[in-house]
Amino acid sequence: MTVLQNIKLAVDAVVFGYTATEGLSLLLIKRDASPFKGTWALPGGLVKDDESLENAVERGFREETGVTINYLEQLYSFGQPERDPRNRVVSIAYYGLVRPDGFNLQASIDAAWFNVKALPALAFDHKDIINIAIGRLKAKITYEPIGFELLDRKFPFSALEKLYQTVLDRPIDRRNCKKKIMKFGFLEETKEKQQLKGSGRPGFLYKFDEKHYFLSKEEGINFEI
Amino acid sequence: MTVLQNIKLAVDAVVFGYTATEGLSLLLIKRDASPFKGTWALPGGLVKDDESLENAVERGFREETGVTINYLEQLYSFGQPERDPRNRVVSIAYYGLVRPDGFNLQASIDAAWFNVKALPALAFDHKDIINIAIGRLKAKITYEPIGFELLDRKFPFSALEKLYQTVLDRPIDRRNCKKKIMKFGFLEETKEKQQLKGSGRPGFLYKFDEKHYFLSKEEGINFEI
DNA sequence: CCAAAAGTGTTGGTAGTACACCCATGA
DNA sequence: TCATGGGTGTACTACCAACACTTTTGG
Repeated sequence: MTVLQNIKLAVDAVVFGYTATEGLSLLLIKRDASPFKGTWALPGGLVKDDESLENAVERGFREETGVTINYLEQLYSFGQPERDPRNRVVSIAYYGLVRPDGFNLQASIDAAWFNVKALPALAFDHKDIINIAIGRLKAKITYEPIGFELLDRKFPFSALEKLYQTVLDRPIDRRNCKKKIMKFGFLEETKEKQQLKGSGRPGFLYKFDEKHYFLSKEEGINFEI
Repeated sequence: MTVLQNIKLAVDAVVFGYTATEGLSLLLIKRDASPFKGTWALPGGLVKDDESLENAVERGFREETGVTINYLEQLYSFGQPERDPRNRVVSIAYYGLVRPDGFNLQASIDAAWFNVKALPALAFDHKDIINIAIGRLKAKITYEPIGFELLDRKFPFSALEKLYQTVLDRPIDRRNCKKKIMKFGFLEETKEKQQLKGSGRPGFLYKFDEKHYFLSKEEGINFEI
């Protein structure tokens, strides 16, 4: 029962970054080949015969952008027959998070960060993929502490608040937010204070205590904001 | 930039059924070819060049089991290079639900329903796929009313209670459950009464009002039990 | 001393949970 | 009349949402 099959398998990476000044952003590349030559697109590429899907995503992303992904998770697979105008290409999309230091791009690479509210025209069905990724990020950040993967290892509490407000796109009460998050116990206050940039009282820096988190995770936490 | 790629693309279907007597069950087929000849496995098959992924699942499932799927949703994609001992096969897994009438199988087909708590040995990584599917079903049934897709179109309320208890694997308070579900308003009480099978007071039959549901869905419902 | 951001507690409302008795039917 | 399953209301609790003033720093 040999079946002839002529389908190519690709991966795409929807990678989010966040800084207080830039907001929630996506890293895109400019296509240098047709179709959609010159159009912005998600980084990715074909899967090699002997590499895992995760490896394919990480490799493709690194090759095309020079940036290393910090958190990676499978998003969804896209397989409509017409999604690539030339061949049948099924793409397994992943979404990833990088810390703010990933925002510095090598000048030689044709990649750029775009705020999620100001995305350019996109190749293929990449706009759909991105919309699904944004929805997933919004949903996931409310029940698992993945937000920390978008911040520096140490951060003032206000950065976390702003991140949540940006991702969820609504205001959040500062006091309730802190109460709720501190109750889980996996956020540790360091003795260091924030470096001032402008006026205002400097806050303490916090860090995410991964070990503590994995312990409390077993019992199933409710992280809703 | 022609890249030689030798990866086959398959789909697998984790299809759940439920009856009060059989409990939550999965439809499996017995493999008639090597590898794993004679072992139970998930229905599925290779994707054809010009069909969508969903079509491939539905077609493969129908061919192998004779049963029509009632609700279908993509689950996850499995791509470890060693998951098939012969070739590289990436499989996009779906999970589906069928109503109780799907439990009647044609005698000529080598398929059978197995209670999820008493599964046989399985081919490939299908056990992993099933575990993920069960987790997804448990999670999803608490925030979207997919449970109705596992029951007859009209059912006594107790059937819904029992379904939730079976899927979630814990006892549920009858009164609170009814209060909560009725509050959403998309469950309609018919004037008919349950046909008795044994003693006890017969209950009214209910049906799921899809239109009403899609209206209330917009505002985002919380369906937690 | 003024502007900017950080830190912190209390109260009221609501939604969820726990809980037990009566009713309709078949045998 | 007994056994089986169906139907229903109340009271308590715990969590969430709303809300404002004081403190620290830089200019």
